[in-house]
Amino acid sequence: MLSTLDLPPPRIGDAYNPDCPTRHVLDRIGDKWAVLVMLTLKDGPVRFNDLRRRIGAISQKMLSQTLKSLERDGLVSRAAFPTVPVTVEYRLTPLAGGLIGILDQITHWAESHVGDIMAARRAHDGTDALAA
Amino acid sequence: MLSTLDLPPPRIGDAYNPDCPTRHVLDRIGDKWAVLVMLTLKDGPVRFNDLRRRIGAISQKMLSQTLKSLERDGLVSRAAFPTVPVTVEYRLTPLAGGLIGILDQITHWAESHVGDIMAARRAHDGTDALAA
DNA sequence: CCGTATCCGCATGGATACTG
DNA sequence: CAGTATCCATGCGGATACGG
Repeated sequence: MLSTLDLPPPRIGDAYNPDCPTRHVLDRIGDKWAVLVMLTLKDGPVRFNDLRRRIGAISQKMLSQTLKSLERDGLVSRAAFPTVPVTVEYRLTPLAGGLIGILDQITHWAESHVGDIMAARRAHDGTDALAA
Repeated sequence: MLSTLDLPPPRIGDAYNPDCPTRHVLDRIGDKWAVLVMLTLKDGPVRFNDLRRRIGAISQKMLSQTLKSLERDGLVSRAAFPTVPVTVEYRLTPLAGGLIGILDQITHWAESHVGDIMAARRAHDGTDALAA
């Protein structure tokens, strides 16, 4: 069965393959909260509830979850101080530096080209409106 | 209500804000299928069903949907030829070039640092195992 | 203050069937 | 060949409540 398309694995260098190195990084960058958290930590360590307030629209659950996965990937480190009540600081690891660099480039590209995208969108939607 | 945290909009420069230019670009890059489609179109125009076969794991629905949104954003262009049956070619626009550049950088960074991430992950999981 | 556990609505996306 | 339309499972993520 499927004789016409038994291509072994996907073809292109980066085609869908859960094990592709790029996939993992792409998934991190694609993670809305992970990006926001990393950008918020960019200028230094921040405590849990500060993080929450600064990001604003994030739920406790998502923040906790995001921090744990970032910590697991060695992108964020956690430091707890036995004050009372307990104080916990999160900060970026050196490894995260490269990601921040990429995020900065995305931001830069976005700021200079989002106008084009919006224009294309308006043009497209306008065409649609006429067609309809 | 919510008197303690009626911060107007989110604070930090890039905190969650659906209108932030970077947000749109990040969402595109975060879109698994959009990335795969763009990478598959990187070397030249490809027809609908070829695209489907090359990517392999994508459904018709997702491919169609992804192509439409990429077209809307001016990142992909569509050309139909009145052959019978009809032939349709998709190709990247010049605007997409910048995104491809960024994707290449992500790939490059990923290939040189994913080892670190995986190591951190193993270390972390190992620690967990001991703790458990 | 710093989380974890639970419930649950809702959007994402696959499978399938049908049209030009 | 190139799509569109429909149905439906599942998983993401918010709200809430509770524990360390």
